[in-house]
Amino acid sequence: MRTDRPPPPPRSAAARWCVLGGLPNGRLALVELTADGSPISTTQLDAAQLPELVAQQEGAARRDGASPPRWVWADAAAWYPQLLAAGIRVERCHDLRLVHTILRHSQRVQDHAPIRGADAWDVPVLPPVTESPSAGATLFDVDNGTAARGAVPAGIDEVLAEFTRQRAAIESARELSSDRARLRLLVAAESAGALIAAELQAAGIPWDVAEHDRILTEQLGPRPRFGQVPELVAHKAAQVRDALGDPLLSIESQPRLLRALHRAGVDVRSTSQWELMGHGHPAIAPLLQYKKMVRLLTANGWAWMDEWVHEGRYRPVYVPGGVVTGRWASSGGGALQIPRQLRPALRADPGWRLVSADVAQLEPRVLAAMANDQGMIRAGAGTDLYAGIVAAGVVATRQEAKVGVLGALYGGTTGDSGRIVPRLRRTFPRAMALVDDAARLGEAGGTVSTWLGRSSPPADAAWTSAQQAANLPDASTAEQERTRRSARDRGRFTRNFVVQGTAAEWALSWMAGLRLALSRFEEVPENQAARASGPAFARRAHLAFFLHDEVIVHAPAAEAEQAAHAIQEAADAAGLLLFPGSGIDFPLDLAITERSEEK
DNA sequence: ATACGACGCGCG
DNA sequence: AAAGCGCGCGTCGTAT
Repeated sequence: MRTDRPPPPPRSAAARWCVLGGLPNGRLALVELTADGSPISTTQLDAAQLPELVAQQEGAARRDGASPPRWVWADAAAWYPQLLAAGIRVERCHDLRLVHTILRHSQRVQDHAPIRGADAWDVPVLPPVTESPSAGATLFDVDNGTAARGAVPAGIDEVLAEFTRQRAAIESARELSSDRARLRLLVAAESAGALIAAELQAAGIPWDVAEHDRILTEQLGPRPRFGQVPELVAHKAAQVRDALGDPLLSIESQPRLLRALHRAGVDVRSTSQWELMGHGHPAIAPLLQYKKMVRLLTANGWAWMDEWVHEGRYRPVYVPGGVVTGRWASSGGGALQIPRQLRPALRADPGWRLVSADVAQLEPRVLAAMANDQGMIRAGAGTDLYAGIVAAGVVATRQEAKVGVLGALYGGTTGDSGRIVPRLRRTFPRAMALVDDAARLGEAGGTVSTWLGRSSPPADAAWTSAQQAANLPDASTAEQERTRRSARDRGRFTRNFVVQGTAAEWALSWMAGLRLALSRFEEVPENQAARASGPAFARRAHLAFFLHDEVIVHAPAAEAEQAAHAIQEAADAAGLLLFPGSGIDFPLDLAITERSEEK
């Protein structure tokens, strides 16, 4: 006979890992392990009992002043949303899917064979969560040991086996030069990111549809009936057609627009705005305005609002580890591409505030710390690293400093950037050597790694054989030129990989620390909660938005100052955690507002 | 009908 | 001014 009572509380307080997986009979298994991986106990439970069991484990540890266990599961994106929907948060986890991807390639791992052999865990792209978590839905549809998402194995035996492989792979990293400690940090940070991504989606971004509609109406005209073009857009299109003398022109079609421009005597190679900008023809100004309007309408217009904003929350799907460098991607709704002109639609709930923070020049600061380039670290001592470079006498203006640094990070060789980069190479030799070495390795087909040990994907077989073929005496000049260009492309990728990837690691560490700090904030009474329909954790200050080097915390007004303080403290802590003793600063631009500001 | 690459443009 | 890196998404045009 089945019972809905939860299983008895776990006996041992010594459990460090709580491994979750499915059983062939459709129930769930919880296996507790000690720190060294020895099993303590196995509990069988029904899916419906899981939230309470997790809550018990988290709560018991907290009452004892101990760290809660680390939950080990195949894929946080498959397990965690349902827990959040039931009002349960966990403090820490180990996400086998994300960690597998890291360990599979990491050059810090000495023996890759076991991990690479477990190719059922190779899931290149995360399928988006299709349904928002809702309490009524079936919690876990565990069938044949595979979770509903079906992406990675979720049966308890497979989960335990992969966890064992992963711990062995991490242990195989060299202890010297702190490879192992950094890899552990990366694994923890990546897993924390998986929790944060699920929480961000559950909490949503507080979104003011009235303000959004006001912006759209101001720019495009009032919302038209379905299938109609907004008034100001139609008017602008008419101006363009008029100026080009082509009353039936389909402006959306690039080939036709290009031909119309040529007929009107505008000599452009493409219809992109930077190329149009230089021309004085009377069609150009309205065309550029038209493009802006159509972009706003199609990307973030009323249809977007209807689809993505509900009950005052925009809930995008974040994809942790979605970019090879370790950056997050997003899927659906374009969370990482919200145009700045719509920023005022981000608005705190009544009595709450948005606490926004972005890091000033994150990537160059990360580079300075990685390379231990004292000159560059000194240039970053103030709040503006570019101003510091000007003060060091390298260049005359902030703009030149910025163009030069971006050229160094991206591999710019032409124009202003190509002119300035050599000067940076003289002034900041260690920083430049780090990115130049990464580029040289990549050009030669090699692999590079971030500070914590995420490695770039290896050159594929076709690339390598093309490079080799171009070195043979019978290779044509065209072929040699093509492969040289391809080698330089790869060099620019690996050059940027080490910096972009390490910046992503810093940002994950920042958010992970901030998340823990915020979880200790006071809860407000339910009647002052941000949203009755929101998750329970949204009753206190919580993360609401993340964009590479920027976070927004949604906080009760009385706690906003404290939240701002926590954000800066977490940034300082992340700097010390990744780069102890380097002296690098990570200053933030902080603002407490009711409404996010257009910049 | 559907798939896919190119293009253009939004974000860092 | 863009360039030089990493993305997602809407549209068009062509291939299937």
